[in-house]
Amino acid sequence: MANNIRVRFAPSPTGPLHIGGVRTALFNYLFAKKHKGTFVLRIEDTDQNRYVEGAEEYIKNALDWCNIPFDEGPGKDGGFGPYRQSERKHLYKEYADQLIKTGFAYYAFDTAEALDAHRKDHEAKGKTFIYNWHNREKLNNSLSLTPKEVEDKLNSDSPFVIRFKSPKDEILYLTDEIRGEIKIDTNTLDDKILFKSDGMPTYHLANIVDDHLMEITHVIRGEEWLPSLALHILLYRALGWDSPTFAHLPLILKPVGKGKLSKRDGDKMGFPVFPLQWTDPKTGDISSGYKEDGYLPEAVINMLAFLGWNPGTEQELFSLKELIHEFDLKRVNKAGAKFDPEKTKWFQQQHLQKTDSEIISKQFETLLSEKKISTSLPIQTIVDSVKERATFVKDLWALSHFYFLSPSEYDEKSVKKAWKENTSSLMYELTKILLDITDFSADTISSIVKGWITGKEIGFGKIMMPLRIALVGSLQGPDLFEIASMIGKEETLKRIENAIEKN
RNA sequence: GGCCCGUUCGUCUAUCGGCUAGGACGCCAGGUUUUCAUCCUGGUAAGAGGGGUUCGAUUCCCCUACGGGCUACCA
Repeated sequence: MANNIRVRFAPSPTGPLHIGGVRTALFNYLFAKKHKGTFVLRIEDTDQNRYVEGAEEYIKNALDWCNIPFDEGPGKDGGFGPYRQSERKHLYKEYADQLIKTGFAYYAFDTAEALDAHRKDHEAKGKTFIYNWHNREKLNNSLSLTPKEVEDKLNSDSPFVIRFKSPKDEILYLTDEIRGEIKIDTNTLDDKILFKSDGMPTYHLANIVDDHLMEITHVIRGEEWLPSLALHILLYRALGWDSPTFAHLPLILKPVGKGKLSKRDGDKMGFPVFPLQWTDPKTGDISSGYKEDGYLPEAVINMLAFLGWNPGTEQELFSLKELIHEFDLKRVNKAGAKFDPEKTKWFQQQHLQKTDSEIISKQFETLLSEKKISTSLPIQTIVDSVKERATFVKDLWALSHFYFLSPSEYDEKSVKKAWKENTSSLMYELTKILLDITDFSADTISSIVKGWITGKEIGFGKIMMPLRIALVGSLQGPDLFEIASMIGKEETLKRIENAIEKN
């Protein structure tokens, strides 16, 4: 592929970026990096009514957290700025005017109410109202009015919009990188509004103008834009520009039921749909984020990459670097994919296991200090002993608390199962054995205690299980002798005595 | 309603006409761990339906059904 590949992610700052948006950003990023190209972030804020405070910041932070930063964008000019459409406002009118001049667009003065009435009227007759050559001559626009009338309207304060004049009787053959050829009859196309009465362009115009001016070579976006493709191609043609290559990504669907994944699904089923936590500036509602829930960005990225794409091999665990290397638009699926929170957890678990335990230890230390636990024990050794059982760093506490704290209570079921009539006296005997051990290493304790049990000719469970209860509080955890050695002789004996007392 | 896109195990998916339809998640069973989890091994389970084309269709074409998206002076 040629060099100078330029792609863009163009979200609207109307709220937090949801994982579908992150996936679109990711695929753009992967494609750009694969081809040594440029990943542009453009903020599409042409609708001032929907602007949400903090949304743009959120988008940038989310991309940063995911490790898919943009090369060009707001605050990072690469010579194609500004990157907020609100700051590019002055650019668009010129092109709208050009389209009017060349006859590809026209002024329209219809009120929303009038159009609504027409739609209702058509519907009542079982017909579909389309604002194109079928109807435009009968409507209130510069094609039906006399030049004088148009002039007067434009000079007065009455609001107007600019509409694209979609062609009659033409079959368009569009190409999508993922879907192949798409055939569209222009007679089904609407004369879309390009320029709004508030002086701002609509998405359609701004998008084409900016993609052209920013020299975007590949437009990779969600499938919800597929119906607009014909209009966009027509706009490029009318403006006399080459159009970029298009690729429409399949949608991410609800885990159960029908439709697109939404914030509500996450709330209902208890999983985040946003990369970062988000507090709604108006309502104060908090939506959970993958980061705050303890997910690693590597895991989230890996999971998202596999929603609609696969490498064609049986490898499923990928680093970002590997994803860049393997990514190919040709291997993106056509069909929408249901989101699976369970598999997301699996990705997280796998990536946590791959993470260096030094890094995990650091995070765990932070968690310990939050819990006001101070200890002289070697954290990394402890992390290594329980890491393989964890999915999240926060799981580490539940898996290792007994290293730091003596059991405050004993799991009832475990006690019932393992603490029998003569257990207390056996435990008492054990303390005497342990007391005599000078080298309190796991190996030594193990061989001495095992030897003692063998000599007594009783089952190992008779000793090991209650000992575990004494040291841990329940019947779980890593090797018992390792635990005993780690907490030391004094603490071990204390815990056994405690257990004898309480059971 | 109209237009567009799609359809392989419950879910994510592999298969570029030859298939005993492969992998992963989940679930189930067994093993390891004298505990629990991890881990290992095995099992469960799929080509929406109907027509073509072909020696042969999951794979190509058509129809139907179903799913999804769009249908705003929102993106």
